[in-house]
Amino acid sequence: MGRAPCCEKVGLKKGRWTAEEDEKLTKYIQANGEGSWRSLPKNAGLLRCGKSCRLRWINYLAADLKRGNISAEEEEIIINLHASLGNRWSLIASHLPGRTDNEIKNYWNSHLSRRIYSFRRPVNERQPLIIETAKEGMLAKSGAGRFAIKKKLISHPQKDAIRVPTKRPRKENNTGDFSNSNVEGIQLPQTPAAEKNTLSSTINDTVIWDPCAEDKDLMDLVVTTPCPETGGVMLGSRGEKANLVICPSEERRRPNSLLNPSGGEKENDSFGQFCEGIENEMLSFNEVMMDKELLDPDGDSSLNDEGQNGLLVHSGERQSGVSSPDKTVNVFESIGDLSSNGESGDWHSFSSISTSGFDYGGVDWNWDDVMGGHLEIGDETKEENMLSWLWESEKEEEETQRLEDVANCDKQNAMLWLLS
DNA sequence: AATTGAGACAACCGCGGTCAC
DNA sequence: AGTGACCGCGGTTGTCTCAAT
Repeated sequence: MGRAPCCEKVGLKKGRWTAEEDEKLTKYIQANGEGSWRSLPKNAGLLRCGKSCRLRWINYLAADLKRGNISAEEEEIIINLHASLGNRWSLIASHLPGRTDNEIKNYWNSHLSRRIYSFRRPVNERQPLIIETAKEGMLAKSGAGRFAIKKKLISHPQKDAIRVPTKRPRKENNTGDFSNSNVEGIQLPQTPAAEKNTLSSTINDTVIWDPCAEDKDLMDLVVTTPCPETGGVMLGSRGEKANLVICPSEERRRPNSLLNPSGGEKENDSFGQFCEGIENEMLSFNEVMMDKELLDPDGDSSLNDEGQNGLLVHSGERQSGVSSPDKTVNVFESIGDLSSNGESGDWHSFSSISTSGFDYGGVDWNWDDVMGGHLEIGDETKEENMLSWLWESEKEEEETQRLEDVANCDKQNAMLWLLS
């Protein structure tokens, strides 16, 4: 014979607690102390489950809870502890007096995870770059993410139901000042309209737009101009700057291709190929644009799709890389996070790829996302299969080894950055 | 003025270990 | 010793809010 159940579970109220319920619970606990959660609701005159009462008390009504926003110091503690402890919220909370595990968990999920997500997501969780890119673009596109002035309602009597503004910088003057941003080489659209256009093209161009298509109207979207500040690329006739990725024409024709994300077999993993290509075929934008093989003789921005092996990633500083004479210059935009606060990661932006040929610049990116999810480093058979369409030269093996070394190095860098 | 959609967070759900009966 | 509720925890969901459209 065990204990009696904590409550009857029928006819009990669920959902948000009212001020009256809070008062009843508080008064009861002040008079009788904590514990006896099973009998508490009945004795306190509450139509709540004992478990619910306990949660409400622990998380919101207990007297020793700290109020207000998480401070920078607390945030740093959370980040550091999470790096070593993982999602053990109660353990993390024990290092932050007055903070509850639930509060820290919520804060992590809503504030910190996105910022650090790019460094931490396990390899086997990644989605194709193309999908993630689209998602990131959508995130930046609308809703409160649009530089909203967030007002947090703290629904708690002891918090006096204060509204704490967590104001985000409004994008009034997007002149490319990234002094407080860890996103390098990405500039914000000048106007909301430009932003809309930029972000629309992020989705449309990245996911759907086939740069190899015959539709020359679409090509107009990729009027490129060097960015005076960074040497990067201004994308679009609207002057939006973004990162630019130029892919092999072969890529789009492949099932499950980067430019054809909906089809194909998983084994035919274009992302790994794509990443390999990045590593091996980096070009500066200028290199591409100045390459007459890549451009129409009249200087039109329309791009030649006749080549075979070209693959380019560019933004920000001029990248060192190997220039191949027979580059295909298919383009899709990988526009990064366009929010102005610099909080959100921009891992999919290759402006930040830290390889031997890239300037790291402290930008938020994820090597696992770039390399791990689809290119399982160390899986030589898979790598060979993936690389076969790109290169069948003897360079392949040593390049793979170099990639592996770089990946390991950058993972360490990422962890050091997190812990710093 | 109405709608949309995302951030923020309160609250619920379910699991596993512990402990009262 | 067995049973089953209690407790604590982490994951998930639902609701609210508000800027942008």
